[in-house]
Formats: sequence, structure tokens, C-alpha cells
Amino acid sequence: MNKELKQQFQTSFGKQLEKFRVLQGLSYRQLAQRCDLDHSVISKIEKGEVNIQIGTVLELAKGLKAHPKELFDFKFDLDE
Amino acid sequence: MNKELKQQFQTSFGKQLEKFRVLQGLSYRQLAQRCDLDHSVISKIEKGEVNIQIGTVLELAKGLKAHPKELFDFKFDLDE
DNA sequence: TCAATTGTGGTAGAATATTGCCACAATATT
DNA sequence: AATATTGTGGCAATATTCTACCACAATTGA
Repeated sequence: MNKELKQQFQTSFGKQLEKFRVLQGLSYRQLAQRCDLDHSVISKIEKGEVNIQIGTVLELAKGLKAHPKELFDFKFDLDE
Repeated sequence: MNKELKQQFQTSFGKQLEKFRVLQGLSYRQLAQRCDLDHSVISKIEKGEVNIQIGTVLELAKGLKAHPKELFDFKFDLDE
């Protein structure tokens, strides 16, 4: 499949995640604790280095007290 | 983590996917062709048997010509 | 009736995410 | 100055998805 598009999607998701985290004044380690994830993983996710599973999305949403769909609420053009 | 919640999340996503697919009058095999996925995989996803990656979500969204976030637009309570 | 389509279930190998840990430079705090 | 915190990167082991098949019962259509 389109590798750039996938890469871009991961990056967009990461940026969105960062937005939520920073807005709540959380560090990687603080969010990690709430999510039951390792802090280094969150770093990689925010940088778009990982193609995470939706179960992990759920973890993140829980930690941020947000609905999962909010983490996908960013502008994204499917065809380019 | 909460295994039931994760399971429920996958199932909800699957149902949402089914909604979109059926609304467009597509069979598993037809959607699979558009998504560059195997039809048996889509069956498993709709039944909530797989914890898919967001890259796969993107594939499905492309095939359905929908924004990825729409596939997560279902009611879901984080605490229960 | 015969052929095609559909949803479902299984399998096996390759690829990738997850988990848990460590270490370090840069920055912030006391 | 000394200490704590933060973001980042790497690593190994385990778990899971992904990919590409095949097969079959049930339904649909000609």
C-alpha cells in the first residue's frame, strides 16, 4: 500500500496525541503510568514511529480521559 | 489491561465497519479488493477477533472512502 | 438444476508491535 | 552546585498481526 500515506497517518496521530497530552500538562512518564504503557513507547508513538494497534489507542484514550475517536479527529486527506 | 473493555472495543469497531460496508452494498470480497486486504481478514475484523493496527484502519477507510475517525464514531463508555 | 457468490473458519510463515528494561544528554528544580 | 525530571534511543524476548492461501456450508441467481 501507499507507504507515505501510512507514514503520514501515523505522524498525524502522534501529533494529535501530543496535543492532548500537553494540554493536560502530562509528561511521557505521567501518561505512561495512567496508560499502563512504557514511557519510551509513547515517545515513539508521538513521533509516528509505530503502527500501533487499536487496543493501544484505547489505552491512550483511557489515560487521557478522551473518546478514542477524538484521537483521530485531525485533518487528513485520503487521496494524495 | 481490562480485557473485556478491549474486546468490547474491537467488537464495536467491527460493527461500525460492517455498517459502512453494508450501507455501500459491498461484500467482504468486494471491500477486500478495494482495501488490498484478504476477505477472510475483514470477516475476522468485523467479528472483533483481531486487534488491528491503525495502518489497517487507514486501508479500510480508504476502501470505504471515509475518514478514519468515522470508523471510530460509535458510542463507547470508557469506564465500566 | 447448476453455477456463482457469500460468510466463515482454518493454517503457516513472515513481519511487526508489545513489553520491560537500560542509559544518556538536556533541561528544570531545589 | 547538586538533584530530579524529561525526551530520546536502543535492545531482547514474547505476542500478535499480516498475508495469502484453502475449504466448505448456505444462499443467490441464471
